Amino acid sequence: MIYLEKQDWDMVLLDLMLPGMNGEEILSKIAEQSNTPVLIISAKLEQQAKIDALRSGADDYITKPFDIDEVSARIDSHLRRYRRLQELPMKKELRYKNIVIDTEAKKVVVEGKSLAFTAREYNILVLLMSSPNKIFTKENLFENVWNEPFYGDDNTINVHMSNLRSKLSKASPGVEYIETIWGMGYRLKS
Amino acid sequence: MIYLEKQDWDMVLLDLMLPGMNGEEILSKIAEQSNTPVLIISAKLEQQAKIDALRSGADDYITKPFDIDEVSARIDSHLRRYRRLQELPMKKELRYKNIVIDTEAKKVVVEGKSLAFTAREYNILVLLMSSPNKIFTKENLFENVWNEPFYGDDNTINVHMSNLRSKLSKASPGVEYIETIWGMGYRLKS
DNA sequence: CACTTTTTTCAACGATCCTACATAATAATT
DNA sequence: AATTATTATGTAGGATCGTTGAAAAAAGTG
Repeated sequence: MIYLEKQDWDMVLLDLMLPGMNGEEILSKIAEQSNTPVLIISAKLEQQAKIDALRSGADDYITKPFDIDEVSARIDSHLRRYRRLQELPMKKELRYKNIVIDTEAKKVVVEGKSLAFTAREYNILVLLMSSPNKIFTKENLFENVWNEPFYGDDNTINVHMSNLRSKLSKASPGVEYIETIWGMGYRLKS
Repeated sequence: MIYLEKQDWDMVLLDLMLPGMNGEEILSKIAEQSNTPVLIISAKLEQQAKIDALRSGADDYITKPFDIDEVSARIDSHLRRYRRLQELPMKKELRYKNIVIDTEAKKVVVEGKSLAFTAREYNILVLLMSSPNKIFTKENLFENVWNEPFYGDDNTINVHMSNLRSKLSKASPGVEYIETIWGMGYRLKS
């Protein structure tokens, strides 16, 4: 345990049959205190030992006698998984013309300028930009943005579209973003 | 593959011996295109098949006949690892404006002064500071801090936000830390 | 069990946003 | 050109959401 605490390890290979130590205790300490993946190597063949170890924090359990290539492949597999998740806390970004939306930050930038939209407006814009070629009917829009069934037309959507256009064209005059397809719906102008 | 692409799965259990499909191809497609953990279940006992699968993206390889408890424990182990890494790719020290959090000691220092927060307040603050640009919806907050599903709004979160702000501004008057994004959520003020 | 601390609930108020309505504009139809 | 159908826009309640203080409930402590 002294060694384990001294630095951050990428992975721990733990032999449960080490003399003079309780492997199970070590395992649960590591599992509690760190994120380090732990692979157990053990001569214990009993299923229950395996299951207990996996349940108390082990990432894998390999029984002796083991195939060195398999162990190596398993180590690499865990490292791969570990690194991949560490590194990619994805950012999703939508782009269309000079509009950029960072969907994590829910931030809309038009021509370099950050624009403020209401929640409804924002959701409509995201929906349109998620399928730039699709024509969204009012029903589509309503059911996606409002999450409610659509009972025919009031002109709520029209108003939101109007406001969206107005804000967008204030930020970037002369550019048309949203196209009206008469009798059908709306889509981004291509 | 049709089913796989339709939504984000927490995990895929893949039987390599499915009739009419090439399991190896499916595996590498998943591995390339997503972060989903893949556990292989297979009747192939040859070491080389195991090693190949692990090397081409599988997270585990379980051979038939298998012990259902072991499989279950392995599934949980991988899910645990996956979730844990998803949630805390955390630095030991979080900084934002004049706030410094030592996440090991769970100590918050604002403008040199050590501040006392309750557990809830602390967790909320850490979450916000872990992604300073992200807007956290109430659902986000609830599911991360409470670890419970979110059934619509009571105003518990509002109250905690209010208390957080109040404590912070007592320690450092005039600075605004937490921004309300109307109809969307909260985030740190940039 | 009594006491403290923390969390949640409640209520009142203010800020912001949504949508119904009226009216205008535009496109399709005759 | 006139008529009808559809969409656009300005405006004003009313609805929703957020804030805050206080009180109730729950959790933690000795």
